[in-house]
Parts: sequence; C-alpha cells; structure tokens
Amino acid sequence: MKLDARKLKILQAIINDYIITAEPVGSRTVAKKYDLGVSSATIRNEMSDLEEMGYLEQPHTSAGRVPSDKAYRLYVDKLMKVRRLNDQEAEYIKELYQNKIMQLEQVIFQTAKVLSEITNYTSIALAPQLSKVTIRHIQLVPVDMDFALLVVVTSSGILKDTLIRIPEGMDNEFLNKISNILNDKFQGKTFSEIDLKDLSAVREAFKENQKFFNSLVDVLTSSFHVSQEKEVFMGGTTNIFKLPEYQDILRARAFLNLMEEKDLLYHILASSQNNGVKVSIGTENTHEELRDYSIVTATYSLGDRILGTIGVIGPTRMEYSRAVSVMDHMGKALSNYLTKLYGK
Amino acid sequence: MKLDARKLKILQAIINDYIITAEPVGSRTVAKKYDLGVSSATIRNEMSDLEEMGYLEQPHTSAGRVPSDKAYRLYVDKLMKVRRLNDQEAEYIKELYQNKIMQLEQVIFQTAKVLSEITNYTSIALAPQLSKVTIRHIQLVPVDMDFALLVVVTSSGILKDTLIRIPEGMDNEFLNKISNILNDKFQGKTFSEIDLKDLSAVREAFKENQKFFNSLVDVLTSSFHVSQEKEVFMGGTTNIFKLPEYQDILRARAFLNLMEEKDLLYHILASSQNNGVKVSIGTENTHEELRDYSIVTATYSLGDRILGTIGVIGPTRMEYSRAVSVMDHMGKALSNYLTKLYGK
DNA sequence: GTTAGCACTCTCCTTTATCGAGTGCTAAAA
DNA sequence: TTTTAGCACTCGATAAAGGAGAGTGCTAAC
Repeated sequence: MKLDARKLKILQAIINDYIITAEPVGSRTVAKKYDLGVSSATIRNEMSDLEEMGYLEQPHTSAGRVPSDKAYRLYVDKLMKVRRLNDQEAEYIKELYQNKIMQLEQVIFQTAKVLSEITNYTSIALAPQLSKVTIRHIQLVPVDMDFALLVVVTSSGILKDTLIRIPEGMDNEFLNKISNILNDKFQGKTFSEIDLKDLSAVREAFKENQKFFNSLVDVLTSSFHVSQEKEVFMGGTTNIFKLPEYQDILRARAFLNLMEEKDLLYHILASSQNNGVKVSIGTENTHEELRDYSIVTATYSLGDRILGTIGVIGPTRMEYSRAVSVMDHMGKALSNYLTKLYGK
Repeated sequence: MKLDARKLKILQAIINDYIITAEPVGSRTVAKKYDLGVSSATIRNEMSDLEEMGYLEQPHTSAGRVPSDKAYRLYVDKLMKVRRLNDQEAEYIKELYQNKIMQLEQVIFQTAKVLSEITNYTSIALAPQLSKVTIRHIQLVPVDMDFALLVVVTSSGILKDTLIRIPEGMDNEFLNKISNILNDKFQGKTFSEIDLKDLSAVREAFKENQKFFNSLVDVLTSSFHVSQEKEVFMGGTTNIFKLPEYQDILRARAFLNLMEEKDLLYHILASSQNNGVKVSIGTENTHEELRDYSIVTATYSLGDRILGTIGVIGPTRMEYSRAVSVMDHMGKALSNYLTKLYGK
C-alpha cells in the first residue's frame, strides 16, 4: 500500500487535530473541519488503511483514531511546517540574555524557566559537565584569617569555587605556594583525571598540614566532581496540569515521579550530544519509563565545544513545530550568550 | 461547659485517629479502638458537646467528626507527647552534616531534602537573607586575562561571588586598588545600604574604566541583592501524593500551584523569626491561601544571630508530634553545623 | 449519668438504562 | 474502479435508580 498524497493530507489533518484537542479524531471530524473534498466514508476507508500501515491507532472500536509514534515521526521529519517564533517570544528570550551577569548555573536555571514558560511544557536542562572540561587555573585566595576560597577556572570559562577552612597561622605565601603546586599538577587535566595516586608528591609539600591537604583534595574530587556533575535543572513541572491527559491523578503522579528521577533525566540529556535539535518520540526513547513521552532537546555550546543540553518533555501529542523552533532558537541564543560572555 | 478529663481523652482519641486515617471519626470507632470504659452513646453525647465547644466539626450529618483548627491548637499546646527521633532518623541527620564541605546554599538545599524525606511532607527552607548581613570583606581576584572574581565575605561567614569581565590591560595592582576602595566604602554595610549616590567618589577612581565600574556596581546591587534574596528551597513537593486527601486532582494541583508561589513562601518563612519551633495551623495562617494547611517552622542561626528559617508544610491533619520534633532537631543541627563551619 | 434501641440521614458504590460518536460493511452511484 | 449513502453494531461516557452502611440524635429504660 502506498502513502499517497491524500493519505498524507488525511494523516496530517488527524495529527493536527489530535495535537490540539487530545481527543481521538473521527472520520466525520476530518471531513468537516479539513476541506479535502471527499466524504467521511472515503476518509474512513483511508483511515483504515493508515491504521493497517501503522500510522494510526484506535483506543477502542467505537472511538476515533489517534496518531501512532510512527505518525509523529513522519510528521516531524516531513509534514510539519517549522514555525518561527513570534515577536513576543523572541523578545522574551532576548531579554533573558541581555545585560545580565549571572553565574553559569543561574543562566542554565533561568533558561530552563523561560523555556517552560514559552513552551508550556516541562523543561529540563543540563549544566555543563565538568568531566569534559579541563582545569585552566587553580587559585587559593585568602579571604579571612580562617578561610580561603578555592577557585578553579576551567577551559570553558566555567568557574567553580568553594570556601575552605585553612589551618591557623597559614600565611599568604604558603597559600600561593600551594596554588602553584596545584597548578603544576592539574593544569590541563579534567576533574575526573585527578588521581589520588598522583598526589603523594604534592602531599609532601604540605608538611605538617596534612589535614588541610586532605580537605583540599576532598573538595577537588568530591565537591567539584560528583554532586555538581549530575545537576539537572527543571522548569514548569506543574505545566502538565494544563494538559487534559494529565487530569488523571495517576498519570500526573507518574509524570512528577519521573521528574524526580534526576539520574534518569541526566542520562537522557547527556546522551544527546549531536549538535542541534533532536526529537525523541514515545517508544523511540531507549528508557522504558519514557515511552509515553516525547522529548525535544538542543545542545548548547561555548565556541565550538558542546557544553550541555536543554530540552522540553511532554506527551507524544506535542506541539512539535512549536517545540522544535523554540529549542532551536534557545539553544543558539544560549550558546551565543555564553560565547560572548566566557569565550576568549 | 467544661473541658473535663473525659472530653479531653475523647478529643485526643479523635485527633489521633483522624491524623492516622484521614477519615471522619465516629463514636463507635472511639469506643472500640480507644478503651475509655464507656459506651458509644456516651461518647456520642460528649462529641456533641465538643462540637458545640468548637473542637469538632461534621462534614455532613451522617458522617463522623473531624478535629477543628482549635482542636489541633489544643493538641499541639497541651495534648501531644513530643516524640523523640528514632535512631535511624537521628543518624540520617547526623550524616548529612558530617565531613562535608558545601556551599552554604547547598547546605540549605540538602537540609530541605532530608527534611522532606524524614517527615514525608513538603519542606521549604529560606537561605540566609543577605539584607541582614553586613559586608566584611570585598576582594577582586584575577583569574585570567579577561576575568576577575568578585568575592564578598559577609559578617555571617556567608560568601558570595561572581565572575566579572575586566577591561583589557587592567593589571593586578589596579584590581587591588579597587578592592581597597570598595572595602573602605562598604565594609560594615549591608547590601541594601549600598547607595548609588554614595558612589560618585568611587566612580572617579576608575578613571577611564567607567564601563567596568558600571558592571561592578551592577553585580553588587542586583546580582547579590534581588535574585538571591528570595530564594526558597524546597524538597519533596510530590510527597503530598502519598496523602489520601490529595488524591483529588484539584487539591493536588492547588497545592503544587501554591508551592510555585515563591514570594508567598518567602514571606511565610521570613515572618517567623522567633527563635525555635513555631506551628501555624490552618486558619491561624495570615495568608488566605494557606488556610487549609499547617506549617511547622524552625529557625537556624549562626552563633546567636538568626539566619533563616526551615519548615514543613502539610494538611492540618499533620503528624505534629513528629513534625515538631524533627524541626526542632533539624534547626539545632543545622545551626550547629553552620556555627562550627563558618563561626569564628 | 449511662446505655440500648431505633428511626432517620446522607454519602458511596453498584447496577441499569440511555445516548451518541464512530466504525465497518454493503450496495448503489459516479 | 472509486466514491458515497445508508445502516447495523460497538462501546465508552453519563445519568438515574437502588441499595448498603456508617453515623447521628433522640427516647426511654437502667
């Protein structure tokens, strides 16, 4: 059976309608609302064909039909017209990145927030992954008699710092000396390459301050490494309540529980590392838990290095044209902003 | 009418039962489950009295009775036995604050998380309020040819920093000079006291680097001031789904929407500044939106200065004894931790 | 003052009936 | 051969009706 022009038109009509209404679409609806010049009976026959071909599904015998994941895939790849952002949306995004000096994590957080506001879906965003980034500069800065700030600047301009207690009577000179040692040892390495075995030489330089040495290493390996790494930012988690299919408490709950699975979300975002926008529809997702959802992601970068991923998640009945255009725009805007601010 | 010993016993039984089951409690239930040595008819009479006195309410004629806010207040003040934490809970809290060097905000975030895990309610926590805190030390630290780190240490040991772009060719000496000027001008002041009018003298010192001056001031006033100020951390937002009264989608939604009102939550937390644990029950809350919820808060401090507030929010049918003991314990543990780490 | 007994109320759950949207099939029309 | 009108049939959704059960308040006896 061939997917001729009329079948395509009908399919498109059904997808459009279902995306808007969330109700199974019947042949009469298509005949009336979309002017195809044929009767509902003809459309009925075509729909039957489309179902046989795997593009449509029937929730039950006496209901209309619903697009399958395969149909959405076709829609995304071939049928949909990519929508441009309207002025208001573009303006909103522009404003976000204008004139503001933010900590990198704040930027990502705000991006997620705006993303969810514009799309009305739930947004997820991955902060830059430290494991991919090398250490450019380490500096211990005294702030106080008791505390110093351990500052690490990375190759991508990302900065990480932690307050750290210093032993009594330790002077600036010693701090500088340590900074130099750390730089010698770690410059150009990634955080994950900081190897405990490597450190015996460094340890000696600390002489009687072994405790200080330990806490320094602790901070460098654990604090910078694990906890920050899997940070997933989210926005608009409760947006799903606006959608009719989540008026069911069990579904809503399932979704919200999913959103608490930070590890899972992290893997989803981390796995899409191809430059640009990517759409994963329902069963296309490798993760079992996601087979009822679609995810649209985009990467963001600093210069030509991909730093992380942002995305929106929603029902497979997603406004793909809208989502794709917003993600595309946003990914680029964020990259621009970062490059302008942190690039050299 | 007097609230005699038997009435109290009956009231206590009803409250206990309702807290556990979330079902209106009938006279027969009280007679059977709680051994009071009288028949259900007697209890029925007493319950009628208790309703007249305002301690009980009836959802409808043929239902059992439900404690009123007044009853909960009595319960919290007089009736409940304050429960001690069990070993597992105490251990969990202890572990949280052990051996970890965290950014202050991370500490608060983790505290909120643990709080929600232990209580099974939604937790909210207020980060230390910068407006209350004075500036101890400002330092511009060069990290790079293009960037410096603006570090501000506050009187409470809290540290704030932001990466800031520096003009080309600006050397360390000049940065130090600026740091000194900023210190001269702002040491001992709060962030809200940073007055733009004051700055004309400082501005001159920057000579041709007016743009740099502007961004510095921008960061000091806006970035440190507004955005961080109202930061409310939350944990376990979806815990309410475990409670039977939130199986109703409208209620669940109302609650989640409430949790998105960061400003409101901020005010609630900021308003409870009396040292120690505070319980607000239903209509006792000044905010209209909260009249169906109860909130248990505790303050945390550094030394003897109150820094912020943590709390849990749930239905008025809350396990107060549990919540109060956890909040009490947690507030103190957090204060201890902070004092040990940042106090001098 | 306490309690057994009982009529009465009201929600909740189940059953039954009805409605209507939508389908698939057939046979006639184009 | 394709399209269409007509029609019987299916099945979910909604409403109405009918208990069942929990709980109350009142009365009268203990």
